[in-house]
Amino acid sequence: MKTEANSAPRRLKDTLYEHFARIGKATSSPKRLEMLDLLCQGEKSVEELALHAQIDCKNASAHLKVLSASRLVTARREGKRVFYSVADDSVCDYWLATRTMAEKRFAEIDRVVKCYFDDRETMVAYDRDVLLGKARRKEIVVLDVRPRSEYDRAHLPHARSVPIDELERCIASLPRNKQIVAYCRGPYCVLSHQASTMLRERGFDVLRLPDGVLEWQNAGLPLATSSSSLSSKE
Amino acid sequence: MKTEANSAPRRLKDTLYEHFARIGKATSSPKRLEMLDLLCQGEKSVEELALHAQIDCKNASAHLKVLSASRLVTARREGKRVFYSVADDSVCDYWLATRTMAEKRFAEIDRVVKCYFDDRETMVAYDRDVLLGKARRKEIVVLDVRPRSEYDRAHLPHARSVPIDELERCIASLPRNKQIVAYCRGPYCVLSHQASTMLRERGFDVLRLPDGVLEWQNAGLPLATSSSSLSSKE
DNA sequence: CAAACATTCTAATGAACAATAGAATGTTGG
DNA sequence: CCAACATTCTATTGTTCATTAGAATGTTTG
Repeated sequence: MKTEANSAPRRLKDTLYEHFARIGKATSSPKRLEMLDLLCQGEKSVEELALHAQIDCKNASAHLKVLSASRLVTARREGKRVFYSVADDSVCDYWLATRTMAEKRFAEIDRVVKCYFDDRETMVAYDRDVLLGKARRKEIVVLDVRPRSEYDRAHLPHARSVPIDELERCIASLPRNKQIVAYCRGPYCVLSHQASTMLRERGFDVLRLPDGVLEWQNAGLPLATSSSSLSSKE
Repeated sequence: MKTEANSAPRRLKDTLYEHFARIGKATSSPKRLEMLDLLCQGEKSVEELALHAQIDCKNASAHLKVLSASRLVTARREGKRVFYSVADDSVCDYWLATRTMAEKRFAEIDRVVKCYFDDRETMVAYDRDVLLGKARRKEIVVLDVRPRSEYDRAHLPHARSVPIDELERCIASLPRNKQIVAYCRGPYCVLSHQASTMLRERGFDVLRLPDGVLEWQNAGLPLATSSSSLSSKE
């Protein structure tokens, strides 16, 4: 049933590829990937993850156990809840690499995304460093519409945190004489799209940035955290 | 049975993560990874792949069909045989990224490899660019002990092709007054280790380089192909 | 066109896995 | 210590997947 030719190099290879395959097994379920993607934005409880992925807690817990067994995530208990987070930055790099390759290899991903969002004309058209300059000179307002905890962990330089469900309330405080650029978790996240649509209806000059912090960082640009509003790098 | 909350964003996410999970599914089998790894060195027939992975052709063919359905590899027919190759360089990048993360996250990979090879004192200790300099000035002889076809596709600059099964025959042509550096497919390939052991027994001054062409290229260093013995870059 | 060969397709079996529900664990607050 | 809660563990069921063997396809050679 197993390999009969049990030479030493064969045993070595079998062991090694068995280990590598664990990564594949862990990332072979859509729901697990959805949770991993979310975890790349920051620590989350089982409950939050289950809610986002639209599965029940039991099921989410089981999936998280698989991710955890593959060393992709780690758990930390805080009172009643357990918080999961990515085991290390190399996991985010890996996830981004996977996504990038998948986008390149599967034309249908691009197609389905383009078809869903369909807002090429209201997307940021200039380069990331141009955007960074505009933001630094306060010519535009960069809006992070993710939950505050994700903003706190890492956000684009000079970005202001306005979680999507506070947007309605904060709308009066947004400038009407400046361009607004909204971003969220990345090219597949719907939050910035929702924000952009809503603000446009109210007459704001608003563009959507398809980047998230992962994409931004991957482009070699600096991030900021809540403690220091601007990263020391760059 | 499927997701009841069939909102549009949910459908989008389901579609996207379903696609990403295809990559995971394809890379969840050790044998498939072994073949993919080999394909990163160059085009191979089903037969060759089956031989290397020590499975029968039927099984190999089935696995290759899975890799092919996930767009990781492509097939080309030439006469009786079908040759598979990686679909594009991003697949090699992806594979290297996966391997790198797995090495970082699984201490046991390192352990099992160290235990198997156990030749730290006879491994190249200087940097890659130092090696490149020594090779260029002909102070050392760099030996590519992989099959000739893999050498032809890409090899380290100034490397000489001496496939492992021709080594015995070529041994007289190797210099005894220079250091020899042998490399093969990468840190887990046994070929360079075999070559190094064999040459040391014959009294040669030989070191093993754990790099393969993937690792070398990933370090930002140039490669050569058979047509031009030295890459145009750098 | 027939024989030889490499590969793929089809079907069947057994193992691994996702989803689900119920029981158990561990933590907080009274 | 008990009640409420989040999470995990256990057991069950249906599905998917790897492997195997036999039939079929496609290609070359005589």
